[in-house]
Amino acid sequence: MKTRIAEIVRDVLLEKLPKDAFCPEISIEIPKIIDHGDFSSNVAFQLTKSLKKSPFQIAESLIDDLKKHKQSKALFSTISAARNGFINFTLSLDFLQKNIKTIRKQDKKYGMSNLGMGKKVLIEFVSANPTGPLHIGHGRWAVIGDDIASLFEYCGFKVQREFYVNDVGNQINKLEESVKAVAQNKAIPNDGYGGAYIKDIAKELKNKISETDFRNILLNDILAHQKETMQKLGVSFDNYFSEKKLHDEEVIEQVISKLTAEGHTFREGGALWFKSEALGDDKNRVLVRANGETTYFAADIAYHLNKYERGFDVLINVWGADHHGYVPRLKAAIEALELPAGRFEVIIGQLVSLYRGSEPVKMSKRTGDMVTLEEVVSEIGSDATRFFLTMNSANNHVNFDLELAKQKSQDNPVYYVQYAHARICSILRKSKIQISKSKENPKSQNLTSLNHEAERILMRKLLDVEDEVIAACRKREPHQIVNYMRDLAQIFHNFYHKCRVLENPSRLMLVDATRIVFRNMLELLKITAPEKM
RNA sequence: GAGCCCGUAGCUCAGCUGGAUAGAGCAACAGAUUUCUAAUCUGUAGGUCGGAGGUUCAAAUCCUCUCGGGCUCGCCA
Repeated sequence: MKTRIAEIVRDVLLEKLPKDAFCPEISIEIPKIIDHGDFSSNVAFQLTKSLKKSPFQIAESLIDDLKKHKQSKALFSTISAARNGFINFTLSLDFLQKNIKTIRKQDKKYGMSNLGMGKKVLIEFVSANPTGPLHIGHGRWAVIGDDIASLFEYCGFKVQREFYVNDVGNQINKLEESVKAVAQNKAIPNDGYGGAYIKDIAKELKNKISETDFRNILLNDILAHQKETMQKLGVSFDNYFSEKKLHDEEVIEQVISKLTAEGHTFREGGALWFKSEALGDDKNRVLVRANGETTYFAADIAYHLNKYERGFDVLINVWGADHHGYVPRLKAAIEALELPAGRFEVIIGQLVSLYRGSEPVKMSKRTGDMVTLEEVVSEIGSDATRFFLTMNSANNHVNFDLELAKQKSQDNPVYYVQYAHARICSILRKSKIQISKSKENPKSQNLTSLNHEAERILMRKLLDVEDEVIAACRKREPHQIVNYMRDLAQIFHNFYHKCRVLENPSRLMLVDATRIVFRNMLELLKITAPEKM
């Protein structure tokens, strides 16, 4: 909707402005105050300098042409210039009423757009080490990554969800040694893994430790548990990418020789270094250790080269804040390989602290004293976990209160939204009037009676979905969808108290449209939309 | 010491690419149901947007400095 209005404004400006004048980027906003209309534009401010007139004069001079624009009649009841220079647009009731029909006609597709035009997006997230169970932090990356992927899908992109499996390296050696030691009742080696889960695994795989491919059996077992946990959260991946494969296929060596050939490496202390400092990193980084082994970083360069080679238009990584220092070196590598750096971005998610009420829950993998993601999901359920892990900006450190998430009370925001949906379903069940499905001729639906203030506010909010999804996708911020639903729920509940729905066909259709929007957005976030509560 | 993130109501947090009078939930207080789910709604109270400068028509938002908190700084992954 915003882009549609922006286009109208731009059409008028292009016609009206002198040819040599600079046409500013047009932004359409939603005014905070209801008297200022449904949308507003600040173009008049942006033009004061080039036109040498006051914002109000400019705004006024544009009004008539805006009103005359082809599309204006269908959309707006009024367009006016505020005294300070804002141009305010008010949607016509007729347009909002027609949109109810559109919602019901588009049904599951309402809220989707074709912003991406089929461009390919790869989003890599979680990528936990296969050395133990997932924790709540992984849960956050899983949910955020999955939601961002869904946002892209809603906006018309082709999306692949990928999980990178770090199935080689010291940690894996230590893991194997630790499990074997426990299974044979020996002491765990220094720096080994001593968590309670190691015992469980040792018990489970005890009679397989002598097999030659025990390491694979072990890794597959742990990965299977991780997958199972994510499955419970509704998260699944299109692809699990093995680090080991990069080693086996010698792609790492190839990347290293490529970097060396371009003069991006040097030798020192027996190791081969990458000149990342020259490309924005604060240090140079080792690619091949003195003992001849390649580093994790070297493999990661090969992995990202591989991502580019698979032809994606957008490459997104979701990482925990504890890895943020790693970003510059990877960007340096991408630049050194002369890959289009603009396609690559990293979303850093701040960490999660678990609480029970006001008591912090300790999380230490090494001592085994930790609450796993598995435990959290089975304790409070997938819906609450997803909702709580989605509802905050990824930039914010999150305190996750297990007690609150578990409560079936009004303190718990999950129920507020789900309840609105259930309430609508209840009304529709109870209604004796069968409202038509989309098959019926939409012209026969007369919605002109929807003119109550509460009805208008609700219709207006329903119109915003597409803009909200686009904005959330552009900013990679799924929590905006949660905010939208909380607002919508509030608006709906308010409407419900003011307007009786049963026996009123127009309102039944409005409520049905509201149901569709709730369901679509809950579905986007993979939270269930209950019909009864 | 350096880098990244955060600091907004008593608590948890929103605040869109700078925009009009600073927003919600919870907690507190006062109310609402003979009618569609009270897991709901309405109202009241609560703020020097950590602090100080600067940029401009306009700053919670951008820049500099500063204070406080989290994370990171390996030839680990």
